[in-house]
Amino acid sequence: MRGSAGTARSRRAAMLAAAARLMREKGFAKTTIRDIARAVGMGSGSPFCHFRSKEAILAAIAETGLKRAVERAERVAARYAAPQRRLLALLRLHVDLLHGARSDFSAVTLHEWHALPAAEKERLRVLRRRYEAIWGEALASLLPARAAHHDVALCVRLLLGSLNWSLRWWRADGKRPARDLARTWTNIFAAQR
Amino acid sequence: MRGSAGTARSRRAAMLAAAARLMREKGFAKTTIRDIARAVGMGSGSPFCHFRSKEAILAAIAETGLKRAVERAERVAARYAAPQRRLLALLRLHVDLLHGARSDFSAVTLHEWHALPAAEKERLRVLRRRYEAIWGEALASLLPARAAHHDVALCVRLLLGSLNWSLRWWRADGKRPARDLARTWTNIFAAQR
DNA sequence: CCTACCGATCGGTAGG
DNA sequence: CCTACCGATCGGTAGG
Repeated sequence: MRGSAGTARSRRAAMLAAAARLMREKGFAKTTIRDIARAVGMGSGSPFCHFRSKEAILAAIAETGLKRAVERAERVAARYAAPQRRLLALLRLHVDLLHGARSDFSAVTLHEWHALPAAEKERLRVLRRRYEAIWGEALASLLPARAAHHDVALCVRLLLGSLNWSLRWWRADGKRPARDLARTWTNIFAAQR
Repeated sequence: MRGSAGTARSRRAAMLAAAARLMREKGFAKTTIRDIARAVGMGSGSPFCHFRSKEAILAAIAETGLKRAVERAERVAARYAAPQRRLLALLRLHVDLLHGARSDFSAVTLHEWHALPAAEKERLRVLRRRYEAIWGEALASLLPARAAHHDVALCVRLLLGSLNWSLRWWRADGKRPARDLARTWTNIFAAQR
């Protein structure tokens, strides 16, 4: 993994993967260009051959993370028609995006969103809205029966937020599978019937 | 507000208030000692007359924020005996701690917890646990009827997390009172009966 | 893609 | 509590 091994595209992908892992661990601010360069065996200035700036690396991570999330959510929505089943599948998907096998991109996207330049946030907002809209449709058909005529978008944000915040305290120590997060919500929702 | 006006204690308090406001806006990492000094009309090195380090300032904010939160939560628990009422009051309290009139200390405590030195986290953990325990007691009497035998501590963290994450997206633009956050939860819980 | 370097910033210190 | 300063770090650039 030394020097200029691989194509430009594969080098770029390796940098993004390393950056996502580092930013997830230490946060965007405390991850340095030198950290990322070292992780892929580059000199300290070489990352700028692939990206204009440190923020551009984060933006690339966010774009990839969001596209994957939307794609998977759409697949879930297409597969499960029953509201209860669809919501459960979305819950599991979101937990997987946060804590699953290759969750670095989506975790960084959520956790470091504030560090994106305003122009990037604006550009990516359509993907965010799409993801939340899928959740809104799933929740809308369930909510009227319980919390009547209440803002669905607000409920979506509260629900997603409860999972997102787990990035702060969840320990993947193996003692407890992350899936318990989705199951707890499922039980709460199921108990309402 | 220039020079050495006021007692040492009041100067310290002014520094903490300014630091909490700045750290809430820009985060711990992007708030500099010089920012804080300027906000209270000091020279760039003078904050170290009152605090050993930048991290010590955050620790002082967190301690104050946590003590206030625990105190208020205990008062709520003592006042409301009925589970439903108690939970509603706790929800309103937490929303107030996040978005209310003097919420800088508690918001920074929650948002920048990860930036605390490990020793400070350990020292303050007892206060955190106390706050969560109050929530646990309030939820425990409500949960068995709906999501039977499920980890109460996990539910507490999900519930608090849903509100905590609102630090990321809530806009105090006046169009919508923060109290809606508590009310939405109340409606969801109320609709379960 | 590397090496060497620049300019700026920052936490913290010293000496008064 | 101020002024002046240190040492380290960091994003980014130049020249090859």
